[in-house]
Parts: sequence; structure tokens; C-alpha cells
Amino acid sequence: MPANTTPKLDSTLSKGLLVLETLVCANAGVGVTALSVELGLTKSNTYRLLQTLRTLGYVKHNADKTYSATLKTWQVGRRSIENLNLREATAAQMNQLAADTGETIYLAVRENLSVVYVNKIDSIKPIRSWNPIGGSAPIHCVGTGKAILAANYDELRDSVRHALSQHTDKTITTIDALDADMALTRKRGYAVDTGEYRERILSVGAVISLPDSEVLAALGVSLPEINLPDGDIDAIGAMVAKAAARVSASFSD
Amino acid sequence: MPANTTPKLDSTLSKGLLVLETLVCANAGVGVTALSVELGLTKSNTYRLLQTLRTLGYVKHNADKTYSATLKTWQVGRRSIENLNLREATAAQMNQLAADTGETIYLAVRENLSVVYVNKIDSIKPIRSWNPIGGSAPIHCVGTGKAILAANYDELRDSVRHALSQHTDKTITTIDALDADMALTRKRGYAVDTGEYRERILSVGAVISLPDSEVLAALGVSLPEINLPDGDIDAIGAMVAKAAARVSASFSD
DNA sequence: CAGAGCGTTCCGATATATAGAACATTTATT
DNA sequence: AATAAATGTTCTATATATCGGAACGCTCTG
Repeated sequence: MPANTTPKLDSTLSKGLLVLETLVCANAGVGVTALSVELGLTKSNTYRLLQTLRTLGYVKHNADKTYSATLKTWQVGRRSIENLNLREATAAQMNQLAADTGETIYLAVRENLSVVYVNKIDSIKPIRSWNPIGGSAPIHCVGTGKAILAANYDELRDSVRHALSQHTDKTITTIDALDADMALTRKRGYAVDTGEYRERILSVGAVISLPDSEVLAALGVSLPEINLPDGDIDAIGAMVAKAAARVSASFSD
Repeated sequence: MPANTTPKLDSTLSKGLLVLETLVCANAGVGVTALSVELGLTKSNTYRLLQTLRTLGYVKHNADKTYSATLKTWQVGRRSIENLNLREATAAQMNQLAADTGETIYLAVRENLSVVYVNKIDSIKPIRSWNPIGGSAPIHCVGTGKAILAANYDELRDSVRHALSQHTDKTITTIDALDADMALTRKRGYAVDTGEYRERILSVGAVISLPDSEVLAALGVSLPEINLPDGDIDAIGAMVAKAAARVSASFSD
């Protein structure tokens, strides 16, 4: 039922993709007849589309004569993510953060129970932090790590609870304290590290995620405590959260 | 130029998916002309396909008049692996394996005569990209694949015997050798790859199955030969088998 | 054993995608 | 700056690839 005012579109391609989308959503094999009535197509038309999708590898024919989607759609789609090059996508927002705060800006991805810094802009102020690109930090100590941890807490809680290594007297080392901090982090939308990894080095972080809320990375700001005379770390936290949200939004075109 | 002996397939759908695949692989926007020459299609044909893909949301039109893939393909494909919510079910055991071995951990499902990696935890190493997720390997060469193959050997033996492609001098290429290896695999409960896919890269794998013994996936560990000074691959094999068994057991709840 | 329901195949009619050229707009060249 | 080359976009007649409907064979079910 073409009720659109959109430009004329190739019906075969549309229907084929419709079939594919339907199969991908189904969590069991679907028969030709069921598919055809669901989509309002004729049986023979549906059958033909299924054959082409099958020879192209997007659909498979099960032993019980039903059809279901293969993982090819996912494999193809993954390449888009690999190509959306995090560094370029975040560059503008990182520069903005650097200009606004004058502090060191990090882009980090999770690697197991650590974060790895994949990009960084150095502080223009005399006292710099010293984490190089390629360096890493425990996930439960730093702003970027805690942001990512909070976003995947259900999955990671069990493993991280046995890895709460202590680095300063501020480090969170008990699961109860971590639970509370993660809840707070999720609530406010950014993570705060009050010197839990390096003495008197504060940091904040917020996650960058895809439209379906899969977390790709985190953006963070790190600064020496003395650069924050008024103690208003939340002002910076809000800026980071906003910057990260902007990067995430840029993936929704 | 249809030189296939395969069943007749809808050309519009094929071309449309071809356009999509091409755009997904490109890491920059592509123009109509460039696309058409690359794919051997006429300009107007390519243009029309792009329009339909665009109205369906799979492709976007950039400011510089080029076209590129959106994230929709990924979003659609993602449902396939969400439906088998394997990733959550295995996350804890994968993390444990990563912590215990320090090597790369894979979660793989079978797709025809290959395995596709649906999740992975990198070894503690340089940063590298986090993407070989989505990649695939021949089923008869790698630990995860051989584990799955052994579990379904009655069903797959006939088809795989004609697909024993060689990748290293260790690759199993005769059906007799494969028969023996599969018997051994079933006996010990995990599969071992002694560098049969990549030179000097070893791997082990064990299957994850449902209570009715239907095989869903395989868990695997992959490591360079030099990381195993004592040559005791069986120690790791036992760990993988145990981890996979625990995941399987979690489905009996 | 009859019947219903399913997947699959076939074929002529026609709607549909196609090719090629024309037009518009941008980029490169002199 | 003027011209040329190249690219994106639109148009249309034509051929062809797609479609719908009916027919076939198979497998379950009553």
C-alpha cells in the first residue's frame, strides 16, 4: 500500500529489504505463506525474493522448510561502525572541550577491565597529566572508565568486583561503594573521579554511544585539583556530558 | 553479466544490496558516477537504486552530493544477534577466561561451513582496533569451528569433506585426518587447532549447547605459539571446556 | 484415505526497471 | 574570467524482468 508522497522507488528492492527486516526481527524460522500474508505480498513473489536473498547469503533455508536471516546483515552492518572512525567523529567536540576548559581531554575505549586512551589533547596549562595515547587505566578509577562501567554495569559488575585494585586513598575498593557510585553516575549522566587513580588528579567522563545505546567509547577531562579552586567539578561534568551527547547524536543522521 | 548457474535472482534486489555493501565498505562518501563504474552499472540505474535506498533509510545523501551508508544496516543486523542473546549469557565466563589466560577470547556461531565471531575480548596488548568481531573463519581450521563441527559431525561431514581448504601446512585437508581429529575432539570435550588457520596461532574451543544438546555457539581462546612455552595447550583446553559447560548449564534454569 | 495446508514451479501479461541522452550544476583548466 | 570537462539529476520510450494466479507435489491431520 504505497501511501507515500516520496519519490518512486524500486519495488523489488523495497520488498526484498522488507522481507529481510521481517526475518531479522523474527526469532524463529518463518514459512513462505506466513511471510506473504504478513507483508501483503503474493506467495510466489515472496518466494522469489527469498530465493534471491538466499543466494546472496542474507537468508538461509532451514531443515523444516522455513526461512530465517543469517548473520550476514549484521556482518555487513558492522563495517559501517568500523568506518565511522571515532577519532574524526569526536575531534570537533574534543577541541571544543579543550578550548572551554583548558585541560587535558581524553578519548577512551574499554579493553577488558581497563580503558585505553585512543586520543588526547594536552592541557595548555603548565601542569599536565601524563597519560599517553595508548596508555591505560583501571576501569573503576577514572572518569572515562567509570562512565563506560556504569553503562555496562550489569554485564561487568561480577568481574570488576574482584578487581578493585587500590591506587590512592580515594579509590573505590568495595562493591557497595561502587554500586552507589555507579547509580549516581547513571543518574547524572557523567562519571566523576575525585583523585581515585592519581593523587589530586580529578577527572570526569561520559559515554559515546550508538543509536541503539551500544557504548563505543568515553570522552573525558582530566585536571589537577588545584586548577579547580571553586571545587565545581560538576560544571565540567556537564560540559563533558553535553559534548559526548553531541558526538552520539552525530551518529543518528 | 550473469555467468552463474544459480537460480534466477531478482536483479534489482541484487544490485541494490550490492550498492549497499559497497557503500558500507567505503569509508568516505561516494559519488554516483564512481559507484556506477565500480559496479558496472549505468549512472541512471545507480542513481535510482540510491534513491530507493535513501528513502528506505539505508543510505544518506551528504552535503557534498555524495552518498554513504547509514547505521541502519547495522541496526537491522543487530537484531539477529540480539535474538540469540548469547552475548549476555556468556559475558561473565568470557571475562573470567580473559582474566585467567590473558589471551584473546572468542564467541562464535556457525554459519554454513564457517564460524562467525559474534563477540571477542582482546588480549592485553597494544590498542589495535576492537573490530574483528563480525569476521569469519573456515569451520575445519579453528578451535571454535572444530568444536561445533565435532558436535554436528554426522550432519556436516559430507558437506565439509569437499571444503577442506588449506591455509597452513598444519591444516587438516583429508577426511581421514578429520575423522580422527573429530573423534578425539568429542572424546576430550574441546577442540584444538595447532596453527591450522594462521601460522603459529593456536586456538582451542568448546561448544555451548542447550539442555537438549542443540549446539548454539562455541567459546574459544586464541594465542600465539610463543605464549605457550610449556606447550600445555590442554590446560587451556580444560579451562575453555569448563567455561563453556558453565554457560550451557546456565540455560537449564 | 481424503483433505487441507504448505512449499515450489510454471507461464503469459503487464507493469517496471532500464539505458541513453538531455539538462543542470559544479569543478577544473587556460 | 571564460571555457571546458565532469558530475549529479531528470526525462522518456522501450524492452525485459517482475508479477500474480493457477497448478503441482509433498507432508501432515483427521
